[in-house]
Amino acid sequence: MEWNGNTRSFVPQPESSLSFLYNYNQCSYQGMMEVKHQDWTDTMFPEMEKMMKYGNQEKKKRLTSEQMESLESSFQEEIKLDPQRKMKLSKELGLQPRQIAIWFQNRRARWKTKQLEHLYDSLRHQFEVVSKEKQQLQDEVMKLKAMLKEQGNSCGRMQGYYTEMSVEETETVESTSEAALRCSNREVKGKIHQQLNIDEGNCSFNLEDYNINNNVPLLPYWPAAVPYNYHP
DNA sequence: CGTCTAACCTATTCAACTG
DNA sequence: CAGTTGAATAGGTTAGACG
Repeated sequence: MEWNGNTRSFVPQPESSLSFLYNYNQCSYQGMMEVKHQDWTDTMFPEMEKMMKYGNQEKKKRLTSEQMESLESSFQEEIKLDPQRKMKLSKELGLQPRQIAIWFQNRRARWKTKQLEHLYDSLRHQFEVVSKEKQQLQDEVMKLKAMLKEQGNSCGRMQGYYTEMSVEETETVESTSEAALRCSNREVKGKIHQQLNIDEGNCSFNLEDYNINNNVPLLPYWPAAVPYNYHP
C-alpha cells in the first residue's frame, strides 16, 4: 500500500481488481467514510489477511523529521484531533488522514505514559517528605518523653504530680504529632485524587491547561515544547 | 430503547533503527 | 544482534445519531 510514496512490507500490493480493498485510506482522504482494516479482512477475507500479513514486498517507513515536527507542534497546541485539523494536516504533510489519527493516538498514549511516570516520581517524593516528617515527630516525642521521665525522677516530692502530668503531656504531644501526620496524609491523598482525576481517557484540554491547573507540575522534565523523542 | 457508526482507548505486533 | 522505538493493527468501550 502506498503511504505518501512509502510502503509497508506486510501489506503487499494487491491485484489491480482488488486494489479498492487496499485503498480504503485513499477513499477517506477523498472525503469518503473510513473503513476499518479489520472489518474487511477478518470478516470477509481471511485468506487475504494471511497474504497481507506474510507478504514481504513493501517496507514500513518512518515519518520524515518535517512531518514529525509539524505533527508534534500540532499536538502541543491540542492533544485531541478534530476532523478539520486532521484533514488540514493530511493535506499539508501528504499523509493519509488515518495516519494522522494513528499518530495522534500513539502520541497520546506516549504522553499518558510519561505523565504517569512523572506522577509516580512526584508521589514518591511527597511520600519521602512525609516519612521524614513522621520520623522527626516521632524522635521529638521520644525526646520529650525522656525529658519528662528525667524530671519525674529528680523531683521526688512532686513525683506523683509529674507522673500524672507526663501521661497527659505525652498524650497531647502524641495526638498533636498524629494530627500533623493525618493532615500531611490528607494533603497527599488530595493531590493523588486531584491528579488521577485529570485524565481517565477523556481529556479535552491541552498541555498548557494541564500545567496551569495543577499545583504539582507533572511536566518539569518533559515540557510541552520538548518533543517526545528528544533525548539530550 | 436497540442498533449503527465513528472515534477513542489499551495492548500488541513487527519493521526500522541503534549501540 | 539484542534492545528500543514508533507506525500500525486488534479488539474493546463510548457517545451520538437515527429509526
